[in-house]
Amino acid sequence: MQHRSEETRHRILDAATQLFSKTGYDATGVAEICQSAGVSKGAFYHHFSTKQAVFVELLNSYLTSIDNGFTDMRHEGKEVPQVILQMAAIAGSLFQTADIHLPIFLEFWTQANHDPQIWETAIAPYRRYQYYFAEMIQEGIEQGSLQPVDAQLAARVVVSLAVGMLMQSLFDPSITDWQTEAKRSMELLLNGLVRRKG
Amino acid sequence: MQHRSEETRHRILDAATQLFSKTGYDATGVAEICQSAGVSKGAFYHHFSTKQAVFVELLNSYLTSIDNGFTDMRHEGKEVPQVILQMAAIAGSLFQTADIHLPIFLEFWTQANHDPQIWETAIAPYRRYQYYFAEMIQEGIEQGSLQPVDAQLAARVVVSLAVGMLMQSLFDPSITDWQTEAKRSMELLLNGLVRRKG
DNA sequence: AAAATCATACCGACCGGTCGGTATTAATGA
DNA sequence: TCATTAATACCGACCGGTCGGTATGATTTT
Repeated sequence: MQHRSEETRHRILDAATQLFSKTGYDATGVAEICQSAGVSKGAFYHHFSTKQAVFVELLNSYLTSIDNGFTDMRHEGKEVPQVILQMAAIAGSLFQTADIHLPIFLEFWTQANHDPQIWETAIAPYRRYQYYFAEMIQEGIEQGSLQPVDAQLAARVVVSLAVGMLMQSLFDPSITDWQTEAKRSMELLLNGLVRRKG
Repeated sequence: MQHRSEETRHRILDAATQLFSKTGYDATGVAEICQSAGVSKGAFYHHFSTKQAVFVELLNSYLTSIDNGFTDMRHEGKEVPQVILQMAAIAGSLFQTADIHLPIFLEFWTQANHDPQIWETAIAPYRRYQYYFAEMIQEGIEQGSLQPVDAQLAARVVVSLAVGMLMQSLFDPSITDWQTEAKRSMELLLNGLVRRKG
């Protein structure tokens, strides 16, 4: 039956997520994954050709879930700063979505730095977002809602802030409401720190 | 002779830096390090008790080199925004310092997520910097050079931006002048993106 | 010579992946 | 409807090879 097969797949994927996040990709053995999933090694290699295949599948599923979060957003007729704020809130809410475990992103990036195939997969969406933000910021500049800054630079700053906050969420678990945190942080970036005269 | 011994140590440390950065900590074998360093395994284990000991020593040396970069800075009598800008420039210049290879920071953080001992070592300075920035920002607020924002939040944003830029330097090797990039990015954060009325 | 430094051979544990075989489910046909 | 066949899903012992670390002896320095 298909159901048993699919459940086995899920069990493997779930167990791999947990273990990769906690122990790391390299340090996690296939046998470990199988034991944690309550599945035999044969079943594992029936569903996945290699350990890396599991990793790549996890990576892709996370990336599409992020993409879905953004594409669901409606931003027609809004001012650019509002859109950016809303995107920050969405990104923040993605952080705390239960089925997303942040540490695994660290694994993704680390592995991307070692394996060219994973690099392409992991870095492509990052470029997309940066390009997307640059266009949006340029639009905001032309519409007069943003200062006439270097749009590329500003886009890099926005993405850097997002990535940095993701890392922060690993280092500092005390913050739990990431939706608010992301929004407030982005407000800070939009409004600036320096006090204006007058 | 001391000289031979010290040089062996250095060779091991250097080789380990290269390999950890390129191949990753787990994937790099001790034999590989020895071969790359032109040193035998016996020499390796004469100088270091374990592979992790090499890693920890590298981590500490990088952390102290960063600390030295900041403590060399003079900031008496300067306005807070200027100090922050200068610190950004210093951090940026650290990025491009030849003997610092960024990918190894990814290894540091990844390993920190797996090993409690490394976690303490790697995360402690991060807390220090955040605390330091919060104090500085609070001072700027009281002096009137900064807006009356949440100092803790602003400190997290500053650190997030720094960490995010470090990640960025891995993803996007096209930017080479990180000193300028860091300074311009921080200026953006200080001045804000939104256009002021009037 | 004594001590520090380095080289080589080696060990046991472990790991990713394979393989022959078994159980379970789906398809077929009368 | 129900046996029979085919296909899929699964099991777990096993293998070649690698890895971190050790034991022991040689060489160099003081």
